[in-house]
Amino acid sequence: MQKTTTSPELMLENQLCFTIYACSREFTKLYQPHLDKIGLTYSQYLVMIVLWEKQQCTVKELGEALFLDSGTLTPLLKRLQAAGLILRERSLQDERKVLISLTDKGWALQSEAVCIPGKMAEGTMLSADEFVNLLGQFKSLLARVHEANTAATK
Amino acid sequence: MQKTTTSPELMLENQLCFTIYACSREFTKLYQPHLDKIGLTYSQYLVMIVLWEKQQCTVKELGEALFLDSGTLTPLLKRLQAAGLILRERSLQDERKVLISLTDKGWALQSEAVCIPGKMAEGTMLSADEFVNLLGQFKSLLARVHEANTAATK
DNA sequence: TTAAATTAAATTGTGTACAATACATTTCAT
DNA sequence: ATGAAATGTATTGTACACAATTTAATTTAA
Repeated sequence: MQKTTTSPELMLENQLCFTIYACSREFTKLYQPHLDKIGLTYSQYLVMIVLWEKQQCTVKELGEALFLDSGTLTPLLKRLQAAGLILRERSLQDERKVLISLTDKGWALQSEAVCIPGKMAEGTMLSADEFVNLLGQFKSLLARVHEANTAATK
Repeated sequence: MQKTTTSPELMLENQLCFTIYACSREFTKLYQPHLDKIGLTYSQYLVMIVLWEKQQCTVKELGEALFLDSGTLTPLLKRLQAAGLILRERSLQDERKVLISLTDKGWALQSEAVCIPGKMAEGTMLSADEFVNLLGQFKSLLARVHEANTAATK
């Protein structure tokens, strides 16, 4: 079949979503060597960040914080449990809920992780101003897209 | 173990990378219903976008355009081939290369895909200005992080 | 108050991602 | 011309990501 010029909206260089998607994977790659040292994947690191902050939460709360569902979290949490970093136990009040909490080993890992954000800032060479500015814009974009999704599901 | 206050850099709400990562997945979710209609996943849609634009390319060129490696692309391309959308054939000049090109069915799909970017703009309610502004910022951040990665691998 | 609806996790199945490795082909330095 | 290095894909193994379904527990409404 013959070639015709692609309409500009369909060109790769004009895809906002692709740029974000590629950006996300490149960022994960930048974390990799630092996370390897403490034995976590990027997704596992995010779960640990939530737990260091909240000490204990349910699978559902983790999913809401990270925008992940139980199909992703359950096996991930089982791996963190197998690594001895977290505990998984049914709530006594509501046995449908599974409470996730940190072991001593899980808490101890925080002191090894605390240097990672600094390493990332160094790697990307973003100033504090740029960082705050980008974070704000991306958060508001996230809120809009998340809103569009929840509106669509309704 | 006892709770101490998490240092601000380790808090989820201050993670630039997480915001981008969540944004990427929420965007993909917004595409999903539209891509379902034409039988593509988001990654497959990106490959088709490159092919509609370049008509033919090697697996390596696809990987460079999309920041993906052969371990991801090979099975994905086999599924597109099984769906009758693309051809995969060894180059005669250099038999290490696999040339990817579109079938008539693959070309025909472009006319069904052309409306998708408009649907996304509608869903997110981004103005043209906001879109261009965000695209530019993400592209420049992508370039910086990619640069940081290639510098690190060197 | 108990049957129906809702909720919370887990499971299953498909499709990425990517590191590491393997393999075949090509290129290059001697 | 030839053995070593480089190149381009494919394969393997681990870990997400998410839709769809299942199971069990809780809430509700008639």
